[in-house]
Amino acid sequence: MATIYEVSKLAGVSLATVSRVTNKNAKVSDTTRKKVEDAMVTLNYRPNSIAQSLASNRTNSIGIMVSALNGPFFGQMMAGIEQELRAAGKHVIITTGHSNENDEKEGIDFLLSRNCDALIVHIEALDDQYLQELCKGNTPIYFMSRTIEGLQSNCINLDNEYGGYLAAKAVIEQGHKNIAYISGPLFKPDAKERLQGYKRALKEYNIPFNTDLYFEGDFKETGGREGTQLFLKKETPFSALVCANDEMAAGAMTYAREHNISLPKDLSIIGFDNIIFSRYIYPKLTTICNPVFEMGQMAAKLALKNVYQHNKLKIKHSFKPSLVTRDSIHNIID
Amino acid sequence: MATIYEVSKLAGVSLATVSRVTNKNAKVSDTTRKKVEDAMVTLNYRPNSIAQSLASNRTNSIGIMVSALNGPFFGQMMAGIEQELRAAGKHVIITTGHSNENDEKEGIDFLLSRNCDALIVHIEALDDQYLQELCKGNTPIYFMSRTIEGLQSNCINLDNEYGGYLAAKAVIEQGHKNIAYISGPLFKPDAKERLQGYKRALKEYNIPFNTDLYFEGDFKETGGREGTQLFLKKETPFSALVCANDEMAAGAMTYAREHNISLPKDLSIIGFDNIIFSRYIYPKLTTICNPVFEMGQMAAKLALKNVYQHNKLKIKHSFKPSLVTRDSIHNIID
DNA sequence: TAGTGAAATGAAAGCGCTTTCATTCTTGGT
DNA sequence: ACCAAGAATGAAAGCGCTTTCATTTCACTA
Repeated sequence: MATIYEVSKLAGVSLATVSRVTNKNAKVSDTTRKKVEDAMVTLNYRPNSIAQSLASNRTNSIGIMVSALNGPFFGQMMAGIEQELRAAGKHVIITTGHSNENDEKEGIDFLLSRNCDALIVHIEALDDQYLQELCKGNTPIYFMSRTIEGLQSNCINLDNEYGGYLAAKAVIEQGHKNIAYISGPLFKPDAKERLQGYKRALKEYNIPFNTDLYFEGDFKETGGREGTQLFLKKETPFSALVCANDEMAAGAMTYAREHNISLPKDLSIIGFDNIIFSRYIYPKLTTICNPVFEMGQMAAKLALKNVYQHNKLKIKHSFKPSLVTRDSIHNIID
Repeated sequence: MATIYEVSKLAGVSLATVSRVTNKNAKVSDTTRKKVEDAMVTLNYRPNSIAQSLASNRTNSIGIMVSALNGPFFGQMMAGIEQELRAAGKHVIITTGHSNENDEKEGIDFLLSRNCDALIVHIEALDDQYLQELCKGNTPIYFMSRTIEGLQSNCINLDNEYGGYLAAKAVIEQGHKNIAYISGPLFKPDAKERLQGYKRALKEYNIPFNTDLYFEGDFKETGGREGTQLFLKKETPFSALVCANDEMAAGAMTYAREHNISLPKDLSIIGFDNIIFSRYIYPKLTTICNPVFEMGQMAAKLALKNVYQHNKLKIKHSFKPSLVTRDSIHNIID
């Protein structure tokens, strides 16, 4: 691999000049620029980015942490982030946090140890205090789907409360009054907020919140199955089920169908997130759109703006969910 | 951030000694090791990995390229790769190739420009010749789901032909004779091989391959829909549909159901890949298991073994698919 | 044609580490 | 108590680049 030194020798100029032409950040006369570029071509020169990083104290890479790499939700998020960063020539380094404190801590350390210029993370287990402490370090950290006291400008999030509200409203307005709810793990802010919104809608329509029809699931298929099983065992009747995400809704549907409940006639189900697969499920799942791809893009833009001075970028910190009506809610008004 | 120099001063030893204790690759007496470790702790020293990379000519990072980050298939693959590499302390840099030549080329260049120690890629568009050329470079490149002439030892792949064979056999053995097939894009080796296996099974059972019941899809939901639509328009009757992946199977199911075809009674469908969602689909999809997570792990191991001398690792280059029986195939042997 | 300020270029000091090679310390055998 | 051989340590030269600051060149003006 040719080095900058060889280029400078061949072009008959100094290292500094070669560096100037590769970085386009200082004036170089047209004639010398030409000489240098020619030398680069004949030597097939590629700057060594590691050396550049060391000298300039900038790695042009951004670390990403998500809970898991499989799973449709994070896939969309990463896709949004990657698309934007790649277009800006920034490398993306990934790590997983597995929704637990220890892995999240280690994952962040791991990214930091690689001298990322910034981090974009989806943290589920670590608490605000730890994150606030973390942000006192030199590497800027941006948070997906989270609001942290005092760090709002580093956060990109969905209005989950409103989403929960929308979901509840969607079933209520189809005439449902006996509604079950399967939540995500309440230590996750997303889950907590969705539940709050759900409760707000109930209150607004004067429907009591029935703890018999509440279950805290795991945001996975299993949670949907378990919750449905539990509800079915109890005698409390219910005609609708609000699930805090689509995967649990899918699990609930599968379980219900296995127990001869006809969908959506006997049980209306609504999900949350609008993951790709929600429209393949039968009946096609009515759900709340979580624009996670766009949020990923936005987080990337936030980083680009703050870290690399892409000043023209407009940042939006909060996204609104919306209802996606499909076939899984049955209208029971008279 | 403390540097190695400060540590060496505080510990009263030379830079070289500090380096030795961080790298554990040369003898250091217990007493000096202790001194150095203490100094590291009091200074909260973390080696600068960029400087390490420059000096040692090793970045401890591996570049990954997949076609897309969303999508269940690649999610599993990345998860397998990441898990293994992370455990070995290697960073994972990701890029997408979008199944087209240009993006794939640029993606690889992008990874190479970051001085990755190795690449693990899932290439769909670039041809063997280009890849052979690429492998003459200094960075080892490993290929997922692909066999390249002369580079077999760099490839980890699934026996797709056998998978296609299995899929066909699964429907044939339930009594189906009129079978439709929706393929993936034939420029993708996976798609081509699956089709070959399918044809082999037909021949084995003396069932003619009917081009009226063949469609080349896009490996996405759309392809499944379009293929089904096409078949339904023609008069050729068929009782079973083999899809070259699960997403197309899901699309086919959705379309069929929209047109009042009762599943699986009127139409048996089998998919391929066994993506997470295949069991949520209704009827639960019978499919061919593609152990892509394990293959991802294996690709990572291959890299670890060859690049970082993890010599104990056992490498398996070819994986066998297997049938996952669920509910989407109807037995019509009276 | 000399003088001026701005533009272009070069010299050299790092960036924080690894690694080779030379030097100094330890041992243990006698 | 002495020496050789091996173990532990240190000095210093890079790794390939950026960037500051000094110097040279240039285009004008007077």
